[in-house]
Amino acid sequence: MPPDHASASGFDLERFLPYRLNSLADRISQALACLYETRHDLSVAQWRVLAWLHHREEMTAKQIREATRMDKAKVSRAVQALEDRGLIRRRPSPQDQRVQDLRLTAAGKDLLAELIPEARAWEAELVAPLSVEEYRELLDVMGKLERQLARLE
Amino acid sequence: MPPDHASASGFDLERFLPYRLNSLADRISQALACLYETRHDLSVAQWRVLAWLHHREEMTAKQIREATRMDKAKVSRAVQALEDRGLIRRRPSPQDQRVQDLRLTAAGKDLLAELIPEARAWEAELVAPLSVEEYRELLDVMGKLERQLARLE
DNA sequence: CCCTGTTGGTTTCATATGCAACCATTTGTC
DNA sequence: GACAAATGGTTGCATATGAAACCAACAGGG
Repeated sequence: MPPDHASASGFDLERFLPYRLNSLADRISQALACLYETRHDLSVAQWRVLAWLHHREEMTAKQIREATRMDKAKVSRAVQALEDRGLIRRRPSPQDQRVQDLRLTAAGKDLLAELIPEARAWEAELVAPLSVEEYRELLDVMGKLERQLARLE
Repeated sequence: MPPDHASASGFDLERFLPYRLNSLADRISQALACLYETRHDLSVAQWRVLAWLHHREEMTAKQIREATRMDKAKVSRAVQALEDRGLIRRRPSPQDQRVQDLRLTAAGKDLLAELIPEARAWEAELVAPLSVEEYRELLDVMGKLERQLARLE
């Protein structure tokens, strides 16, 4: 009897891609969170905002929301916290009084100058067992899944 | 000037594996959650418990916790909810009055008989753009990352 | 047997989360 | 221009979460 994909028999979560991928991503994310949570008191959301501002120099909350696919409120709260700590500066855009332009402060840049090399080093350790070829392939396949996901939505 | 992995220059979240992987897994997980959340009113945690019980027939809460790496409390609450809905049955183990043996009820089996083919079909659509080779490779690489993660912890 | 330490599971509590209502501003339309 | 619809961002609220406190039940010396 050939394997029957339409039946419920012999279903194994461990071989179910969504589950495997989610478990793995959760574990990685959580392990990495130690870097910025315990050592620099940053939430994941805050780290993402900082990293994007590092990359793009000046962004609005909306752009960050789109880039990270995080909830509106989550971004808002992360931004608030970062401003309170003096890591970013926000100022109403001259063109549109609703939007706020966000930028790193000097303190924010300093923090990232510490954080980014740490993050990179950690990633390097994580992917150490992969060959360059495998690593490239992984990113490639992930891209395909992302595109397919967009089509399914 | 060669790329400098120890510096903070030119850091791009989009190329940072932990972030990419987490984004992707979140999106997949959330999309899939529609299947069992909106259509069958099951949380992700509940679905995982059911799926494991389908696979292993009889398990204790602790075994589920180990298998899924979910929080103690989360498992406890999922089990409670599933029992309330009559999808699983729990009964104190004869050997040890502390542990409870969990099993699917007939209703639980029926639900899975619906749910699993749906989940499989959805996964199949998701991975449709991947070749068999790529799919195998992906699982393989994920396994390597999991093992490396275990070493780093 | 106690008495201590462990272990499986539940509950409590403080926090994080997402949705929806909201406010202020801008845009479009007549 | 004025009024309706839309848009960026914040806040309130109800729920989900994880850590730690907790409660039985077991284990194992003495």
